[in-house]
Amino acid sequence: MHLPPGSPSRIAGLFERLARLMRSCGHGSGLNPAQLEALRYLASCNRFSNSPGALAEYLAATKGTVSQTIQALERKGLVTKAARQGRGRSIAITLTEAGRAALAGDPWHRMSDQVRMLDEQDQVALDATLAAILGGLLAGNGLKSFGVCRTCRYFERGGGVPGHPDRCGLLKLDLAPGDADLICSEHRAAA
Amino acid sequence: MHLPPGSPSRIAGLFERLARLMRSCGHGSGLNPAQLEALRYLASCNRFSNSPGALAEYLAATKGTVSQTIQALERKGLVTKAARQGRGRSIAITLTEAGRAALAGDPWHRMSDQVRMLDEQDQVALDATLAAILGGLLAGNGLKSFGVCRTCRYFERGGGVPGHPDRCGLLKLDLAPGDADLICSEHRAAA
DNA sequence: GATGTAGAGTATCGAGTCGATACTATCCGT
DNA sequence: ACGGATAGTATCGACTCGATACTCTACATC
Repeated sequence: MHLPPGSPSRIAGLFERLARLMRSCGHGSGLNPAQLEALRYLASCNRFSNSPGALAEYLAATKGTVSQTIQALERKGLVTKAARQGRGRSIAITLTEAGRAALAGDPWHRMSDQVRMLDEQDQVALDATLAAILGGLLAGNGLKSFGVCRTCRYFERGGGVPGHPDRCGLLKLDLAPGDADLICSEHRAAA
Repeated sequence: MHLPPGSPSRIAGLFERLARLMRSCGHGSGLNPAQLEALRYLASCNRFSNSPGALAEYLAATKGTVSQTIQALERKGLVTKAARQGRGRSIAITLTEAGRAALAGDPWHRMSDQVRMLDEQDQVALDATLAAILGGLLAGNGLKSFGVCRTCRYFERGGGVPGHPDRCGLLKLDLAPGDADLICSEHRAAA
């Protein structure tokens, strides 16, 4: 098994090792990787996407699995559930203060720190390359992109002044300031 | 939570999603991600590194966890264990034919395929960048590098002809052809 | 030779993941 | 009002995973 530098299988190997390492960091602090991943998503998604179903799709897991993970987080007092009135059985999950505090000690910060030590142009290149790979895999598996509103084909830019807010053309709803940079489960990449 | 392109936290997010996706691919085919990871390691490590202890270090897991994973693989007939004579309780784990066959359908091939679709220079850049990040994380956590023999400080290049094989300066042992491109648990990056 | 003692591996336990399946509740179109 | 689609839950079994306590071997020191 030869692995010359730059070969796809060598890169996949690096990737695997990195993923394994980050995953093993996830243990400790009372939380496990799956719970941290759920917490991270909930901290960065918009108010239309904080449902068990959306989380299940994001994590590429089943609804049942996610349901249990949420129950574990609820037991620990890190999230709360509330009915989303007028939307069937839909539920909105929100982080508690304790939940946000738990994310402050997120081991993924160490990953960000490593990225920060790269050259600026390497960071941009890495971003583009990872996005391309992820996009290809998502498309190949028929999964949603889960990008931020601002990059969505339904995003309608307002004037940024009161009376002309940004707007979601799919849900026909005005967006609050900051919403445009949150993850949305209905995201479709702009054409 | 703003995530401008190229920002470290955005890149960490991409990374997380990619890792999660590959992990969820791991299910199916009767094997789960942990078992696949063990199988991959065993397929690409040298004959001094196929022990439960080395695997535990590679996976950044405990010996107990790895012991169970190996038992599961043994039950499925994908690996066999054999005592390593003269080495205490040390054990050598080897893949069976069925084990190698199981790796043929490895979902990580889809990852390699995506990498293969990138520009050649992007592949080389990605390799270097990931290696830098991984190296930083490993060093920061006091973990071993698990590189291939050829890049080790103890590697002594032979003439490539019979009578002058490559050699490991740490174990004081001659290397068989091909050994130099296998992962070694004693690897130390060349200075 | 006896006696640590360090290293390698295993047994067992409890919390939790995870997919699969079957179930309930709510809405929407006809 | 009925049927279907959608959203979430309950339960089960296989497995991961860390923690802890244990066994077995080798090796150094007395």
